[in-house]
Amino acid sequence: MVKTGGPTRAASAPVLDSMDFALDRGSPVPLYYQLAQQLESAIEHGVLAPGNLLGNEIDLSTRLGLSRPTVRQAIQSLVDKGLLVRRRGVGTQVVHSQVKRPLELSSLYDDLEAAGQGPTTRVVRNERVAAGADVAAALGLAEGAEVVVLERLRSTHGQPMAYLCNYLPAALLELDTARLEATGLYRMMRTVGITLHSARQTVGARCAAPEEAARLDERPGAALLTMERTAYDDTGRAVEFGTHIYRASRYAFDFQLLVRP
Amino acid sequence: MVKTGGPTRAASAPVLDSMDFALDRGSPVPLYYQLAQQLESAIEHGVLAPGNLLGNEIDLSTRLGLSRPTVRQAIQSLVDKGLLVRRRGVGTQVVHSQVKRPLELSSLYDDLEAAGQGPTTRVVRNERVAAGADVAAALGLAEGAEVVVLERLRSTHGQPMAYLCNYLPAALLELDTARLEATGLYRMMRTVGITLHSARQTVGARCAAPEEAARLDERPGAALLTMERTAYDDTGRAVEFGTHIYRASRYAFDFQLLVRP
DNA sequence: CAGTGGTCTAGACCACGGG
DNA sequence: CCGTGGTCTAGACCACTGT
Repeated sequence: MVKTGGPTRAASAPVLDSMDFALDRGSPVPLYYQLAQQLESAIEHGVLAPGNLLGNEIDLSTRLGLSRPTVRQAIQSLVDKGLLVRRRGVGTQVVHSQVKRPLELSSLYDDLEAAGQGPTTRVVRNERVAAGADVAAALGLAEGAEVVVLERLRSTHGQPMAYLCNYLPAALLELDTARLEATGLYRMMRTVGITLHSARQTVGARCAAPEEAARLDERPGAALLTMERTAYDDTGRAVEFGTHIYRASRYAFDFQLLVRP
Repeated sequence: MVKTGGPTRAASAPVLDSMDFALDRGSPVPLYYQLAQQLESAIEHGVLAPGNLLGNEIDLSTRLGLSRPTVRQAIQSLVDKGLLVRRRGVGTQVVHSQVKRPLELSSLYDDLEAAGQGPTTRVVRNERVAAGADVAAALGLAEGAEVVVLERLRSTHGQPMAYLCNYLPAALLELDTARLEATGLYRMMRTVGITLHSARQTVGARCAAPEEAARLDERPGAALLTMERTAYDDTGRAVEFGTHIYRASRYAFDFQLLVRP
Protein backbone atom coordinates (compact mmCIF):
# COMPACT_ATOMS: atom_id res chain seq x y z
CA MET A 1 0.00 0.00 0.00
CA VAL A 2 2.79 2.35 -0.84
CA LYS A 3 0.53 5.13 -1.85
CA THR A 4 3.26 7.74 -1.90
CA GLY A 5 4.42 6.35 -5.21
CA GLY A 6 7.85 7.38 -6.34
CA PRO A 7 8.47 10.82 -4.98
CA THR A 8 8.83 12.94 -8.04
CA ARG A 9 12.48 13.84 -8.20
CA ALA A 10 12.16 17.56 -7.99
CA ALA A 11 15.08 19.93 -7.83
CA SER A 12 15.45 19.26 -4.16
CA ALA A 13 14.75 15.56 -3.87
CA PRO A 14 15.22 14.49 -0.27
CA VAL A 15 18.59 12.82 -0.07
CA LEU A 16 17.42 11.23 3.11
CA ASP A 17 15.28 8.76 1.18
CA SER A 18 18.31 6.69 0.31
CA MET A 19 19.91 6.86 3.72
CA ASP A 20 19.68 4.14 6.26
CA PHE A 21 19.90 4.55 9.97
CA ALA A 22 20.92 2.03 12.54
CA LEU A 23 18.61 2.37 15.49
CA ASP A 24 19.23 0.08 18.40
CA ARG A 25 16.19 -0.29 20.62
CA GLY A 26 18.19 -2.32 23.09
CA SER A 27 20.61 0.50 23.70
CA PRO A 28 20.22 2.73 26.72
CA VAL A 29 20.80 5.65 24.37
CA PRO A 30 17.42 7.23 23.57
CA LEU A 31 16.14 6.65 20.07
CA TYR A 32 15.73 10.36 19.35
CA TYR A 33 19.30 10.87 20.40
CA GLN A 34 20.61 8.05 18.22
CA LEU A 35 18.79 9.56 15.28
CA ALA A 36 20.02 13.06 16.05
CA GLN A 37 23.61 11.87 16.24
CA GLN A 38 23.39 10.06 12.93
CA LEU A 39 21.80 13.02 11.25
CA GLU A 40 24.45 15.31 12.65
CA SER A 41 27.15 12.99 11.47
CA ALA A 42 25.57 12.86 8.01
CA ILE A 43 25.57 16.64 7.89
CA GLU A 44 29.12 16.87 9.11
CA HIS A 45 30.37 14.39 6.54
CA GLY A 46 28.56 16.10 3.73
CA VAL A 47 26.09 13.28 3.06
CA LEU A 48 23.45 15.85 3.77
CA ALA A 49 24.62 18.97 2.02
CA PRO A 50 23.56 22.50 2.96
CA GLY A 51 20.15 23.27 1.51
CA ASN A 52 19.10 19.64 1.27
CA LEU A 53 15.58 18.92 2.38
CA LEU A 54 15.06 16.28 5.00
CA GLY A 55 11.71 15.07 3.71
CA ASN A 56 8.57 15.33 5.76
CA GLU A 57 8.40 14.02 9.26
CA ILE A 58 5.56 11.59 8.65
CA ASP A 59 7.34 9.63 5.95
CA LEU A 60 10.53 9.72 7.92
CA SER A 61 8.91 8.32 11.01
CA THR A 62 7.15 5.47 9.21
CA ARG A 63 10.31 4.62 7.33
CA LEU A 64 12.32 4.51 10.53
CA GLY A 65 9.66 2.71 12.49
CA LEU A 66 9.43 5.55 14.97
CA SER A 67 6.58 7.75 16.03
CA ARG A 68 6.44 11.26 14.73
CA PRO A 69 7.08 12.96 18.10
CA THR A 70 10.28 10.96 18.48
CA VAL A 71 11.49 12.02 15.07
CA ARG A 72 10.52 15.58 15.85
CA GLN A 73 12.50 15.47 19.05
CA ALA A 74 15.58 14.42 17.15
CA ILE A 75 15.12 17.11 14.54
CA GLN A 76 14.36 19.75 17.13
CA SER A 77 17.61 19.09 18.94
CA LEU A 78 19.51 19.80 15.74
CA VAL A 79 17.45 22.90 15.09
CA ASP A 80 18.46 24.08 18.54
CA LYS A 81 22.07 23.48 17.62
CA GLY A 82 21.62 25.62 14.54
CA LEU A 83 22.26 22.81 12.08
CA LEU A 84 18.75 22.62 10.66
CA VAL A 85 16.06 25.12 9.78
CA ARG A 86 12.36 24.35 9.68
CA ARG A 87 9.81 26.26 7.66
CA ARG A 88 6.12 25.66 7.54
CA GLY A 89 4.86 24.61 4.20
CA VAL A 90 8.41 24.11 2.97
CA GLY A 91 10.19 21.53 5.00
CA THR A 92 13.29 20.99 7.06
CA GLN A 93 16.62 21.74 5.46
CA VAL A 94 20.26 21.71 6.35
CA VAL A 95 21.43 25.18 7.21
CA HIS A 96 23.56 26.72 4.51
CA SER A 97 27.02 25.93 5.87
CA GLN A 98 28.88 28.30 8.14
CA VAL A 99 27.68 26.75 11.38
CA LYS A 100 29.51 23.43 11.30
CA ARG A 101 31.56 23.43 14.46
CA PRO A 102 29.60 25.40 17.03
CA LEU A 103 32.83 26.10 18.92
CA GLU A 104 30.63 25.85 21.94
CA LEU A 105 30.03 29.13 23.59
CA SER A 106 32.98 31.36 24.47
CA SER A 107 35.79 30.96 26.84
CA LEU A 108 34.21 28.83 29.47
CA TYR A 109 35.04 25.90 27.30
CA ASP A 110 38.49 26.71 26.21
CA ASP A 111 39.29 26.98 29.88
CA LEU A 112 37.49 23.75 30.43
CA GLU A 113 38.97 21.81 27.56
CA ALA A 114 42.31 23.40 27.07
CA ALA A 115 43.25 22.74 30.65
CA GLY A 116 45.69 19.90 30.74
CA GLN A 117 45.92 19.61 26.99
CA GLY A 118 47.90 21.89 24.76
CA PRO A 119 48.57 24.79 27.07
CA THR A 120 50.77 24.70 30.11
CA THR A 121 49.44 25.91 33.41
CA ARG A 122 51.62 26.90 36.30
CA VAL A 123 49.99 27.40 39.67
CA VAL A 124 51.48 30.52 41.17
CA ARG A 125 49.39 30.65 44.28
CA ASN A 126 47.02 28.25 46.00
CA GLU A 127 46.01 29.09 49.53
CA ARG A 128 43.15 29.71 51.88
CA VAL A 129 42.37 33.28 52.79
CA ALA A 130 39.51 35.31 54.22
CA ALA A 131 37.20 36.65 51.54
CA GLY A 132 37.30 40.36 50.88
CA ALA A 133 34.14 42.31 50.31
CA ASP A 134 34.05 41.97 46.53
CA VAL A 135 34.83 38.25 46.51
CA ALA A 136 32.32 37.55 49.27
CA ALA A 137 29.65 39.42 47.35
CA ALA A 138 30.38 37.58 44.14
CA LEU A 139 30.30 34.18 45.80
CA GLY A 140 27.35 34.95 48.05
CA LEU A 141 29.37 34.37 51.22
CA ALA A 142 29.83 36.40 54.35
CA GLU A 143 32.75 38.79 54.31
CA GLY A 144 35.72 37.10 55.91
CA ALA A 145 34.53 33.59 55.05
CA GLU A 146 37.28 31.19 54.12
CA VAL A 147 37.96 30.93 50.39
CA VAL A 148 40.65 29.42 48.27
CA VAL A 149 42.53 31.86 46.11
CA LEU A 150 44.14 30.44 43.05
CA GLU A 151 46.50 32.20 40.68
CA ARG A 152 47.66 30.50 37.53
CA LEU A 153 49.81 31.48 34.61
CA ARG A 154 48.76 29.84 31.39
CA SER A 155 51.21 29.59 28.53
CA THR A 156 51.39 28.20 25.05
CA HIS A 157 54.54 27.56 23.09
CA GLY A 158 56.62 28.73 25.99
CA GLN A 159 54.99 32.17 25.96
CA PRO A 160 52.69 33.39 28.71
CA MET A 161 49.20 34.01 27.43
CA ALA A 162 46.95 34.64 30.39
CA TYR A 163 46.98 35.20 34.09
CA LEU A 164 44.04 33.63 35.85
CA CYS A 165 42.95 34.53 39.35
CA ASN A 166 40.14 32.50 40.88
CA TYR A 167 38.30 32.35 44.17
CA LEU A 168 36.34 29.35 45.38
CA PRO A 169 34.47 28.59 48.59
CA ALA A 170 36.97 26.68 50.70
CA ALA A 171 34.46 24.01 51.62
CA LEU A 172 33.84 23.13 48.01
CA LEU A 173 36.72 20.86 47.16
CA GLU A 174 40.35 20.06 47.76
CA LEU A 175 42.64 21.78 45.28
CA ASP A 176 45.76 19.76 44.79
CA THR A 177 48.30 21.89 42.98
CA ALA A 178 49.82 19.06 40.99
CA ARG A 179 46.45 17.85 39.79
CA LEU A 180 45.41 21.40 38.96
CA GLU A 181 48.33 21.80 36.59
CA ALA A 182 47.49 18.54 34.88
CA THR A 183 43.74 18.42 34.89
CA GLY A 184 42.23 21.89 34.98
CA LEU A 185 39.82 23.47 37.39
CA TYR A 186 36.48 22.65 35.80
CA ARG A 187 37.35 19.03 35.27
CA MET A 188 38.29 18.73 38.92
CA MET A 189 34.94 20.22 39.89
CA ARG A 190 33.07 17.78 37.73
CA THR A 191 34.78 14.77 39.23
CA VAL A 192 33.68 15.93 42.67
CA GLY A 193 30.09 16.00 41.48
CA ILE A 194 29.70 19.69 40.86
CA THR A 195 27.71 20.27 37.68
CA LEU A 196 28.01 23.70 36.22
CA HIS A 197 24.79 25.37 35.24
CA SER A 198 25.42 28.96 34.26
CA ALA A 199 27.99 31.70 34.35
CA ARG A 200 27.99 35.43 34.16
CA GLN A 201 30.83 37.06 32.30
CA THR A 202 32.11 40.53 31.70
CA VAL A 203 34.69 41.07 29.01
CA GLY A 204 36.59 44.32 28.85
CA ALA A 205 39.99 45.75 28.14
CA ARG A 206 42.58 47.91 29.81
CA CYS A 207 46.21 48.86 29.53
CA ALA A 208 48.72 46.73 31.39
CA ALA A 209 50.01 48.06 34.69
CA PRO A 210 53.76 47.53 35.16
CA GLU A 211 53.22 44.58 37.49
CA GLU A 212 50.79 42.89 35.12
CA ALA A 213 53.04 43.52 32.18
CA ALA A 214 55.92 41.86 33.96
CA ARG A 215 53.92 38.77 34.74
CA LEU A 216 52.82 38.37 31.14
CA ASP A 217 56.05 39.37 29.49
CA GLU A 218 54.43 42.40 27.91
CA ARG A 219 55.46 46.02 27.90
CA PRO A 220 53.66 48.33 30.33
CA GLY A 221 50.70 50.00 28.65
CA ALA A 222 50.07 47.09 26.30
CA ALA A 223 46.43 46.24 25.67
CA LEU A 224 45.02 43.49 27.85
CA LEU A 225 41.74 41.65 27.46
CA THR A 226 40.02 41.19 30.79
CA MET A 227 37.36 38.77 31.84
CA GLU A 228 35.44 38.52 35.07
CA ARG A 229 33.31 35.50 35.65
CA THR A 230 31.07 34.03 38.29
CA ALA A 231 29.99 30.45 37.74
CA TYR A 232 27.05 28.72 39.39
CA ASP A 233 26.15 25.08 39.80
CA ASP A 234 22.69 23.68 39.25
CA THR A 235 21.60 24.39 42.79
CA GLY A 236 22.38 28.04 42.32
CA ARG A 237 25.46 28.18 44.51
CA ALA A 238 28.26 30.34 43.21
CA VAL A 239 31.15 27.92 42.85
CA GLU A 240 33.79 30.16 41.32
CA PHE A 241 34.65 33.78 40.88
CA GLY A 242 37.51 34.65 38.60
CA THR A 243 39.38 37.62 37.23
CA HIS A 244 41.39 36.78 34.16
CA ILE A 245 43.67 38.87 32.02
CA TYR A 246 44.81 37.89 28.56
CA ARG A 247 47.48 39.32 26.35
CA ALA A 248 45.49 40.93 23.56
CA SER A 249 48.40 40.41 21.20
CA ARG A 250 48.05 36.66 21.59
CA TYR A 251 44.47 35.96 22.45
CA ALA A 252 40.91 36.85 21.50
CA PHE A 253 37.56 35.39 22.38
CA ASP A 254 36.01 33.68 19.44
CA PHE A 255 32.49 32.38 19.61
CA GLN A 256 29.31 31.83 17.76
CA LEU A 257 25.82 32.67 18.84
CA LEU A 258 22.41 31.63 17.67
CA VAL A 259 19.51 34.01 17.45
CA ARG A 260 16.45 32.61 19.14
CA PRO A 261 13.12 33.51 17.63
CA MET B 1 7.09 42.28 52.39
CA VAL B 2 4.84 39.55 53.72
CA LYS B 3 6.80 36.72 55.19
CA THR B 4 5.47 33.18 55.31
CA GLY B 5 6.31 32.23 58.83
CA GLY B 6 9.48 30.15 58.55
CA PRO B 7 12.42 31.24 56.46
CA THR B 8 12.55 27.91 54.70
CA ARG B 9 9.46 26.50 53.15
CA ALA B 10 8.91 22.77 53.30
CA ALA B 11 10.08 21.28 50.04
CA SER B 12 7.14 18.89 50.04
CA ALA B 13 4.58 21.66 49.76
CA PRO B 14 4.57 22.76 46.12
CA VAL B 15 3.56 26.39 46.02
CA LEU B 16 2.13 25.76 42.62
CA ASP B 17 -0.83 23.91 44.13
CA SER B 18 -2.43 27.16 45.12
CA MET B 19 -1.72 28.98 41.90
CA ASP B 20 -4.21 29.38 39.15
CA PHE B 21 -3.46 29.83 35.52
CA ALA B 22 -5.56 31.43 32.87
CA LEU B 23 -5.32 29.34 29.75
CA ASP B 24 -7.23 30.57 26.73
CA ARG B 25 -7.87 27.81 24.24
CA GLY B 26 -9.34 30.28 21.81
CA SER B 27 -6.13 32.25 21.65
CA PRO B 28 -3.73 31.73 18.77
CA VAL B 29 -0.96 31.62 21.37
CA PRO B 30 -0.03 27.98 21.97
CA LEU B 31 -1.11 26.54 25.30
CA TYR B 32 2.39 25.46 26.25
CA TYR B 33 3.57 28.97 25.58
CA GLN B 34 0.84 30.56 27.65
CA LEU B 35 1.75 28.28 30.52
CA ALA B 36 5.46 28.97 30.12
CA GLN B 37 4.89 32.71 30.18
CA GLN B 38 2.78 32.55 33.30
CA LEU B 39 5.30 30.33 35.04
CA GLU B 40 8.11 32.67 34.07
CA SER B 41 6.15 35.63 35.31
CA ALA B 42 5.48 33.82 38.60
CA ILE B 43 9.17 33.17 38.98
CA GLU B 44 10.08 36.71 38.13
CA HIS B 45 7.62 38.15 40.61
CA GLY B 46 8.78 35.84 43.36
CA VAL B 47 5.54 33.87 43.59
CA LEU B 48 7.71 30.89 42.83
CA ALA B 49 10.82 31.39 44.92
CA PRO B 50 14.18 29.82 44.13
CA GLY B 51 14.29 26.24 45.32
CA ASN B 52 10.53 25.79 45.20
CA LEU B 53 9.35 22.55 43.72
CA LEU B 54 6.89 22.71 40.89
CA GLY B 55 5.01 19.53 41.77
CA ASN B 56 4.91 16.56 39.49
CA GLU B 57 3.92 16.87 35.88
CA ILE B 58 1.01 14.46 36.03
CA ASP B 59 -0.85 16.33 38.73
CA LEU B 60 -0.08 19.61 37.07
CA SER B 61 -1.44 18.47 33.75
CA THR B 62 -4.68 17.08 35.16
CA ARG B 63 -5.18 20.16 37.26
CA LEU B 64 -4.68 22.42 34.26
CA GLY B 65 -6.70 20.27 31.94
CA LEU B 66 -3.72 19.75 29.67
CA SER B 67 -1.91 16.66 28.54
CA ARG B 68 1.40 15.81 30.07
CA PRO B 69 3.46 16.43 26.92
CA THR B 70 2.04 19.93 26.68
CA VAL B 71 2.97 20.70 30.26
CA ARG B 72 6.39 19.19 29.65
CA GLN B 73 6.89 21.40 26.63
CA ALA B 74 6.17 24.48 28.73
CA ILE B 75 8.51 23.36 31.48
CA GLN B 76 11.22 22.37 29.03
CA SER B 77 11.25 25.82 27.48
CA LEU B 78 11.98 27.31 30.88
CA VAL B 79 14.64 24.71 31.56
CA ASP B 80 16.25 25.78 28.29
CA LYS B 81 16.18 29.36 29.51
CA GLY B 82 17.93 28.30 32.67
CA LEU B 83 15.05 29.21 34.98
CA LEU B 84 14.19 25.69 36.05
CA VAL B 85 16.14 22.55 36.85
CA ARG B 86 14.78 19.04 36.54
CA ARG B 87 16.06 16.03 38.43
CA ARG B 88 14.85 12.52 38.12
CA GLY B 89 13.31 11.17 41.25
CA VAL B 90 13.35 14.62 42.79
CA GLY B 91 11.25 17.03 40.80
CA THR B 92 11.40 20.33 39.01
CA GLN B 93 12.53 23.33 40.96
CA VAL B 94 13.17 26.98 40.40
CA VAL B 95 16.84 27.63 39.93
CA HIS B 96 18.46 29.26 42.91
CA SER B 97 18.38 32.89 41.87
CA GLN B 98 21.15 34.56 39.93
CA VAL B 99 19.72 33.88 36.51
CA LYS B 100 16.75 36.22 36.53
CA ARG B 101 17.39 38.50 33.59
CA PRO B 102 19.11 36.40 30.96
CA LEU B 103 20.49 39.58 29.36
CA GLU B 104 20.18 37.62 26.15
CA LEU B 105 23.49 36.64 24.71
CA SER B 106 26.15 39.30 24.30
CA SER B 107 26.39 42.30 22.19
CA LEU B 108 24.28 41.28 19.26
CA TYR B 109 21.31 42.34 21.28
CA ASP B 110 22.49 45.50 22.82
CA ASP B 111 23.28 46.59 19.31
CA LEU B 112 19.90 45.35 18.26
CA GLU B 113 17.87 46.84 21.05
CA ALA B 114 19.84 49.87 22.00
CA ALA B 115 19.62 51.18 18.48
CA GLY B 116 17.07 53.92 18.43
CA GLN B 117 16.58 53.94 22.17
CA GLY B 118 18.91 55.47 24.69
CA PRO B 119 22.08 55.86 22.69
CA THR B 120 22.58 58.26 19.86
CA THR B 121 23.87 57.05 16.55
CA ARG B 122 25.43 59.28 13.96
CA VAL B 123 25.99 57.87 10.49
CA VAL B 124 29.42 59.02 9.39
CA ARG B 125 29.53 57.17 6.11
CA ASN B 126 27.01 55.33 4.00
CA GLU B 127 28.00 54.50 0.46
CA ARG B 128 28.45 51.76 -2.08
CA VAL B 129 31.94 50.54 -2.75
CA ALA B 130 33.67 47.55 -4.30
CA ALA B 131 34.42 44.85 -1.74
CA GLY B 132 38.04 44.35 -0.78
CA ALA B 133 39.48 40.88 -0.36
CA ASP B 134 38.75 40.54 3.35
CA VAL B 135 35.21 41.87 3.15
CA ALA B 136 34.42 39.73 0.13
CA ALA B 137 35.70 36.65 1.93
CA ALA B 138 33.70 37.38 5.05
CA LEU B 139 30.50 37.95 3.12
CA GLY B 140 31.04 35.12 0.68
CA LEU B 141 31.04 37.44 -2.32
CA ALA B 142 33.39 37.85 -5.24
CA GLU B 143 36.14 40.35 -4.74
CA GLY B 144 35.04 43.67 -6.16
CA ALA B 145 31.34 42.96 -5.70
CA GLU B 146 29.29 45.95 -4.71
CA VAL B 147 28.78 46.34 -0.98
CA VAL B 148 27.47 49.05 1.26
CA VAL B 149 29.94 50.37 3.77
CA LEU B 150 28.49 51.92 6.85
CA GLU B 151 30.33 53.79 9.54
CA ARG B 152 28.54 54.93 12.64
CA LEU B 153 29.51 56.67 15.82
CA ARG B 154 27.48 55.61 18.80
CA SER B 155 27.32 57.85 21.84
CA THR B 156 25.65 57.95 25.21
CA HIS B 157 25.27 61.01 27.38
CA GLY B 158 26.98 63.08 24.77
CA GLN B 159 30.14 61.00 24.94
CA PRO B 160 31.27 58.77 22.09
CA MET B 161 31.29 55.14 23.09
CA ALA B 162 31.86 53.05 20.00
CA TYR B 163 32.75 53.30 16.38
CA LEU B 164 30.95 50.77 14.22
CA CYS B 165 32.00 49.86 10.73
CA ASN B 166 29.76 47.50 8.79
CA TYR B 167 29.66 45.98 5.33
CA LEU B 168 26.53 44.59 3.70
CA PRO B 169 25.83 43.11 0.29
CA ALA B 170 24.49 46.05 -1.72
CA ALA B 171 21.59 44.04 -3.08
CA LEU B 172 20.30 43.26 0.36
CA LEU B 173 18.40 46.36 1.30
CA GLU B 174 18.18 50.11 0.99
CA LEU B 175 19.95 51.91 3.80
CA ASP B 176 18.36 55.25 4.42
CA THR B 177 20.65 57.29 6.63
CA ALA B 178 17.89 59.04 8.52
CA ARG B 179 16.12 55.81 9.29
CA LEU B 180 19.39 54.18 10.31
CA GLU B 181 19.98 56.78 12.98
CA ALA B 182 16.47 56.33 14.33
CA THR B 183 15.82 52.64 13.95
CA GLY B 184 19.03 50.65 13.99
CA LEU B 185 20.49 48.24 11.51
CA TYR B 186 19.07 44.94 12.69
CA ARG B 187 15.57 46.28 13.01
CA MET B 188 15.76 47.55 9.45
CA MET B 189 16.84 44.13 8.28
CA ARG B 190 13.96 42.46 10.06
CA THR B 191 11.38 44.73 8.48
CA VAL B 192 12.68 43.74 5.07
CA GLY B 193 12.12 40.10 5.93
CA ILE B 194 15.66 39.12 6.82
CA THR B 195 15.65 36.82 9.83
CA LEU B 196 18.95 36.50 11.58
CA HIS B 197 20.02 33.00 12.40
CA SER B 198 23.57 32.99 13.71
CA ALA B 199 26.65 35.11 14.07
CA ARG B 200 30.31 34.53 14.56
CA GLN B 201 32.15 36.95 16.80
CA THR B 202 35.70 37.65 17.78
CA VAL B 203 36.35 39.91 20.73
CA GLY B 204 39.80 41.28 21.32
CA ALA B 205 41.63 44.37 22.46
CA ARG B 206 44.27 46.74 21.22
CA CYS B 207 45.70 50.15 21.91
CA ALA B 208 44.13 53.08 20.12
CA ALA B 209 45.92 54.41 17.07
CA PRO B 210 45.97 58.22 16.89
CA GLU B 211 43.21 58.30 14.30
CA GLU B 212 40.98 55.97 16.30
CA ALA B 213 41.64 57.87 19.47
CA ALA B 214 40.57 61.10 17.84
CA ARG B 215 37.31 59.64 16.64
CA LEU B 216 36.43 58.35 20.08
CA ASP B 217 37.74 61.26 22.08
CA GLU B 218 40.35 59.08 23.76
CA ARG B 219 44.07 59.56 24.15
CA PRO B 220 46.30 57.63 21.75
CA GLY B 221 47.37 54.33 23.28
CA ALA B 222 44.20 53.96 25.32
CA ALA B 223 42.78 50.46 25.54
CA LEU B 224 40.07 49.64 23.03
CA LEU B 225 37.77 46.67 22.98
CA THR B 226 37.38 45.29 19.47
CA MET B 227 34.71 43.11 17.98
CA GLU B 228 34.51 41.52 14.60
CA ARG B 229 31.27 39.89 13.58
CA THR B 230 29.75 38.12 10.63
CA ALA B 231 26.02 37.54 10.79
CA TYR B 232 24.04 35.03 8.74
CA ASP B 233 20.36 34.74 7.96
CA ASP B 234 18.44 31.50 8.07
CA THR B 235 19.31 30.59 4.51
CA GLY B 236 22.98 30.76 5.33
CA ARG B 237 23.76 33.96 3.48
CA ALA B 238 26.17 36.28 5.19
CA VAL B 239 24.17 39.46 5.63
CA GLU B 240 26.59 41.61 7.56
CA PHE B 241 30.24 41.90 8.38
CA GLY B 242 31.29 44.40 10.98
CA THR B 243 34.35 45.71 12.73
CA HIS B 244 33.54 47.55 15.91
CA ILE B 245 35.72 49.32 18.41
CA TYR B 246 34.59 50.32 21.88
CA ARG B 247 36.19 52.57 24.43
CA ALA B 248 37.25 50.14 27.13
CA SER B 249 36.92 52.90 29.68
CA ARG B 250 33.22 53.18 28.98
CA TYR B 251 32.11 49.77 27.75
CA ALA B 252 32.39 46.08 28.43
CA PHE B 253 30.56 43.05 27.12
CA ASP B 254 28.40 41.55 29.76
CA PHE B 255 26.64 38.29 29.16
CA GLN B 256 25.47 35.10 30.66
CA LEU B 257 25.90 31.62 29.33
CA LEU B 258 24.26 28.35 30.11
CA VAL B 259 26.13 25.10 30.25
CA ARG B 260 24.38 22.45 28.22
CA PRO B 261 24.60 18.93 29.58
C1' DC C 1 9.80 0.86 48.10
C1' DA C 2 7.12 4.87 45.99
C1' DG C 3 7.54 8.92 43.32
C1' DT C 4 9.77 11.51 39.93
C1' DG C 5 11.16 12.82 35.29
C1' DG C 6 12.68 10.48 30.64
C1' DT C 7 11.10 8.28 26.76
C1' DC C 8 7.82 6.57 23.40
C1' DT C 9 3.46 5.62 20.82
C1' DA C 10 -0.48 6.42 17.40
C1' DG C 11 -3.34 8.92 16.38
C1' DA C 12 -5.72 14.12 15.64
C1' DC C 13 -6.59 18.95 14.01
C1' DC C 14 -4.76 23.52 12.84
C1' DA C 15 -1.90 27.34 10.57
C1' DC C 16 0.96 28.63 7.26
C1' DG C 17 3.42 28.73 2.62
C1' DG C 18 3.59 27.74 -2.02
C1' DG C 19 1.73 26.62 -6.61
C1' DC D 1 -5.46 23.62 -3.43
C1' DC D 2 -2.09 20.49 -1.04
C1' DG D 3 1.84 19.56 1.78
C1' DT D 4 4.46 21.14 5.43
C1' DG D 5 5.56 21.84 10.23
C1' DG D 6 3.08 23.33 14.82
C1' DT D 7 0.32 21.85 18.35
C1' DC D 8 -2.21 18.63 21.24
C1' DT D 9 -4.09 14.31 23.35
C1' DA D 10 -4.26 10.04 26.48
C1' DG D 11 -2.35 6.75 27.42
C1' DA D 12 2.29 3.45 28.34
C1' DC D 13 6.72 1.66 30.26
C1' DC D 14 11.38 2.59 31.96
C1' DA D 15 15.32 4.67 34.84
C1' DC D 16 16.64 7.09 38.41
C1' DT D 17 16.39 9.16 43.29
C1' DG D 18 15.41 9.10 47.81
C1' DT D 19 13.64 6.64 52.05
